[in-house]
Amino acid sequence: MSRPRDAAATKAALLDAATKLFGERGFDRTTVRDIANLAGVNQALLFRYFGSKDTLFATVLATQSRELLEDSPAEHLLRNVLLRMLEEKPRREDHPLYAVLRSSHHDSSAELVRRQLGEEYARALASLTDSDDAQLRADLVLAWIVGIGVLRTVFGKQPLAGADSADVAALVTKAASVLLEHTEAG
Amino acid sequence: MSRPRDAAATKAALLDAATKLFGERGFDRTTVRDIANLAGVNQALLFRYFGSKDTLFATVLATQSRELLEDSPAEHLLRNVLLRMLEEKPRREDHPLYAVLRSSHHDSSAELVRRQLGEEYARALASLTDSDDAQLRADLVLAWIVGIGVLRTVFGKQPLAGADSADVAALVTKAASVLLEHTEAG
DNA sequence: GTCGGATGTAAGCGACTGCTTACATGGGGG
DNA sequence: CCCCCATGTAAGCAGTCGCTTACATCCGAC
Repeated sequence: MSRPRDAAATKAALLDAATKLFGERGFDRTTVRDIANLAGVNQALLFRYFGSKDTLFATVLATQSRELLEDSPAEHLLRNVLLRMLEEKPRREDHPLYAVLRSSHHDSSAELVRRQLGEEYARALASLTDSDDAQLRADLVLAWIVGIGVLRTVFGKQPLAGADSADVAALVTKAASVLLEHTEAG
Repeated sequence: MSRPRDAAATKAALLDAATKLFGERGFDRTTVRDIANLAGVNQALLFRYFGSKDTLFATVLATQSRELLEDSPAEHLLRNVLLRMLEEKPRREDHPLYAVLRSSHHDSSAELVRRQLGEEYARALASLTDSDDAQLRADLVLAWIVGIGVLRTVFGKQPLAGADSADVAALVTKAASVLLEHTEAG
């Protein structure tokens, strides 16, 4: 009755379950038993295939950030990231920032992955302006995106959490354009 | 040799220690034994004076948010909050948002305190504009402040984390003024 | 002085955590 | 066919968690 033995499928099921739970609850409040139960496998397999909970978390972040960044050219990144943050029913497990935001996870390689993610976002955003403090301006825009995600999901702050995506995107892009505009008119 | 018995002082020492550790590590990664050790008292006293770790956390948040808001009139709130976020050596324990950001703490009364804190910030910010979507605009400004705090402390994102306070404040207030300006010129 | 409640302490309980180990089982290659 | 290793499972270990309990000790009221 049970599905045939398939290591790759089991590993994928564990990764999917971990992605969902880390995004919803953060690292600390997600247990390896929860992940294994959601994946429908024995929790010992988690350690066979990923080695440790830390490694699994790092793998989740790496996988998500790769998926998000691989098809977002710089000029569309702000829009893409913002829109995904603003989806009506935000699927928390789909956005790597959610797992990061819910996990104050200092040690282990997760810290490196987390920073790298921020670096990639910011580098892409910085290319949108030619100001000499482009990096700082990009960081501020990134900070805004992150903050909006926090208020919408962690805080559930109204009216922002329930606001229309287009309205929010319009306000943000309008204000952010002050930071990202080119210093000399084209 | 030990200080005289003083329940009020003991309680205050526990609250101070909890404020510091919750702000640095978040709720989950702070243990009651850590708090008691830092306060220099037996950990059983934490439960005598605060009942539970949850209650202590809620008390920390309530105390901090009261202190922050009580002497910040609306027109100075953005500046005050932003400047405190941008202090050179950010004393994480001093800003209630740090404890909140590091604690994905869903249940218990902490959720209520967290929302109330957001409500107070946003209400004050909303009074700065007369636009009909003032609340939404205020939420976006609040989101920005939160996001800057996250990038500076949780991520440690450079160059934002090491940027000059005045530079950051100038950029943010300039861009935020687009959102908070009055709809008809004075 | 002494008595009693307020204050502080040591020890441990039961639950849960990440992780390991010893063992069952199934399916493809000889 | 059968054997063997990849795959899956059950049980449990050692440590930590929040919290409780039983017991010392101090100090002010009388």
